[in-house]
Amino acid sequence: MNNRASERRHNHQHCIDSALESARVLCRERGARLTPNREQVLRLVWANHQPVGAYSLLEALAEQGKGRITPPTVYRALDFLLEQGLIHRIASLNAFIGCTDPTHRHAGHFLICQHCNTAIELQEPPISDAITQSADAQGFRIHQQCVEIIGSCQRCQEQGDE
Amino acid sequence: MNNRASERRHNHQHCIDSALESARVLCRERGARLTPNREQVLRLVWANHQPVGAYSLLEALAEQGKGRITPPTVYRALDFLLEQGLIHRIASLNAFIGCTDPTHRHAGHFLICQHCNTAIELQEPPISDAITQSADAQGFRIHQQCVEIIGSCQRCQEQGDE
DNA sequence: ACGTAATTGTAATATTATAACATTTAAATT
DNA sequence: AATTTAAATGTTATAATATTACAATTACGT
Repeated sequence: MNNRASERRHNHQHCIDSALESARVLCRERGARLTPNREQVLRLVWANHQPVGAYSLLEALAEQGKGRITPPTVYRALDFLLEQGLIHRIASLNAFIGCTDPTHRHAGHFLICQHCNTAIELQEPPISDAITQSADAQGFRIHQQCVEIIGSCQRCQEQGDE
Repeated sequence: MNNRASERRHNHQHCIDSALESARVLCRERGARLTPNREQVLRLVWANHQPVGAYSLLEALAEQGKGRITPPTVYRALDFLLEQGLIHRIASLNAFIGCTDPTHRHAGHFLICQHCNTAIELQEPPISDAITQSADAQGFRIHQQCVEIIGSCQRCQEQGDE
């Protein structure tokens, strides 16, 4: 799936605008500084619904005439955004994606299509509950969760891309 | 938790022996070649119940007088073991761990203690079911799962290491 | 024994991420 | 407004993880 196909199904500019507005409000409330760099990285992460790697972001920043960008610039912005819960890290892809609901901290659970790379964030109580119960049974205290389900999304299956 | 502590709670040599025996049987049945290199890497992965990185394995191999080992040697063995379902990859740690039940293919679900690094493989139908249902609801076909729950194991909590 | 495919060796390099220290900018205080 | 302080950014180098490409060797089926 390319970006245009994605555009046909939803107004993605709305996703971007609303994510940025949310971020501004949350950071203001928290006294966290959403600097231009950080906001720009967040905007780029939200450029589509596919996880994006740090070095892709670096290239994108460089193309936008930000001069000579180096890895720490990107990683620091990503670290901030992760801390604020504005993005999630997809460990299995070494990539990052915007969080669809940053107002409350939560585990990131994702369905990731291996064909179009689209990642859908799940907010499914049954999954969380099953994990919590299983951890509780072992006396295990959860600090963080990484749930990444890789496969074929419906659209790619229908298109025979799977 | 160090290895000796681990030893006090179970006979780990048994874990190793039984994992290797399983692997030999499975590979024989499948016509897959568990070569000395591959078997040695599997043995090293099973050295303890903590995920181990490729470069740690590389060092361990080198120490065992295997001469000059290079990354592809290790990664190829790991690829083979992954393909055969004899190990799992822990994406969030860039590390690998022995599979406790390689006889049938299954998703690797783990509780990983961030203090002692011990990873416990879960085989919990409720987790799998919740994920499957959630994926089904979206028409998503699952090919692979990465479920890594990071936190504090009971033992580390009791010891105040948490 | 021969031909083929699988495995391993070898060198180089790609990709992802962090460390360490200098400089600049913004915020808080006076 | 000037001063102090903390936060953020710039800069250089390097660490850690993983792959590519091609050559040599080994094992397998005929």
